Amino acid sequence: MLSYTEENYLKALLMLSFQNETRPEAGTNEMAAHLGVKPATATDMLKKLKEKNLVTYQKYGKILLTEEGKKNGITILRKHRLWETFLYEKLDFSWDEVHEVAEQLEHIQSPKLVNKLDEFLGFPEFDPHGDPIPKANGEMPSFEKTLLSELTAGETGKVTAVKDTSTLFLQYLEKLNITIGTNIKVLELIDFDGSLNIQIENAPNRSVSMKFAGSLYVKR
Amino acid sequence: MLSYTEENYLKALLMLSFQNETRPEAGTNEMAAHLGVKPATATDMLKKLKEKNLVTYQKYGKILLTEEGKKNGITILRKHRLWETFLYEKLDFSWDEVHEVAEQLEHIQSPKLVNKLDEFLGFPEFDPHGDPIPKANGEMPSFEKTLLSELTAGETGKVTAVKDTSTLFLQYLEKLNITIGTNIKVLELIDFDGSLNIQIENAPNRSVSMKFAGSLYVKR
DNA sequence: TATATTTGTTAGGTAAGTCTAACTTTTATA
DNA sequence: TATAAAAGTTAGACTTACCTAACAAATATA
Repeated sequence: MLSYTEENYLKALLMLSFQNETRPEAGTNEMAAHLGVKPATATDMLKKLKEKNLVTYQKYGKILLTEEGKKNGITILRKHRLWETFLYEKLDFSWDEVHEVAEQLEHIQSPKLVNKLDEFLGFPEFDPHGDPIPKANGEMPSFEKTLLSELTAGETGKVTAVKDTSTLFLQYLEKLNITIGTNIKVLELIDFDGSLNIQIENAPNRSVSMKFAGSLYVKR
Repeated sequence: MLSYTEENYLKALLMLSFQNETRPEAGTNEMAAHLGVKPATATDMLKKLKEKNLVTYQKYGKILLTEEGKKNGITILRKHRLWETFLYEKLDFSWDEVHEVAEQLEHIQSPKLVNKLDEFLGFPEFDPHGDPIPKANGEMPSFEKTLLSELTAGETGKVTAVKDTSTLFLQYLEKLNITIGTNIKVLELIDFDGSLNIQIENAPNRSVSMKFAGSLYVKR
């Protein structure tokens, strides 16, 4: 049985491994920052997780989840994303409100609850941010990871997910009426600053920054 | 902000105050037993709760919730019973499975969640065991507290709630096809051992014990 | 490559919530 | 009412998860 805190460390490690596509290892400081604790605290926990065979690492080395650790991390991520979907779809929470509450709900222990919730929601494949929800067997639905910024002038993309899930970005998206499924046409690329002129569905044209375009995933 | 543990103590005290209708005070041992901790632990926590003005008590004296403590306890009870209702009604949990999971869910911090959940469930007044769900303002829906054992021969009662929520009893009720709303007619009272012959809806007559009849609330 | 910077570890400490064992107060009963 | 039993408290210890400060190793850079 894992403690609340241990679960959080495993999830953090899993998330970091997704972020660094090529090298799935994480560092102590990186991990501590992600969890909002001091590096010394992370070192302590790492020893504990190693003891329990959930991570492999040695002093001053990189941290890697074991199969067991990864399995546990995925279970927590599954719960997190299912709860986010529940809050968004059934209880009318907004895009930027779901995360905080799901952070708590993901720790509820009841395999039956998770699977019943999954069923109740109709076995969704993606959460409200477009992130894939791990299935009961641990598989992750895959999706095209094209960024809006990778499109060329004239191309149209349908929003599939957000890369940045910060409140500021999510609220900005809501203001622009962009949600999962929205079609965006790239009209012009501005070489000077990397910004681009786009058309969101049938709304008037507007310009968005390079940072913005690098935070949205689309499907061509 | 209350800790997970503090919340549990407040809820326990509230429950004990309901049990002892006439004298709402509780004792240290009683409270410890209810929470599954040793009396020494309860004493420690009591000091802390007193410090926070959530209970009034003095050494070797009886424990009483303050208004503030009661308010907090009711909030937790409200969450507990709403979640039980959710699990039972929406996720097909059985009568005896809801409690354990609701014990965890009741600690999720999000006023918005509670109220949205309440709305989603259609503002239910009673939980799956027939216990009243405190409203957002703290009010408790009231109901007739007649026990099946108080009926006389010939009278019929409609089940409104269970007094005993043990797994054994709940599973027995399920076996007998008794649920909230079921009509039970008392056919005969056996003075010898307090047992009674009853008819459950249209099922064949059967005999139940005094203990059984003292664990079911009905409405005449 | 020597040194400065970054990254990670160790040692020692704190707070919450739990325990056991010994003690004190209150209550029940002979 | 004296005493035995029950109820409640205190002291000291443990575990988990966190911290700060000092130190050690690894990496980057002059």
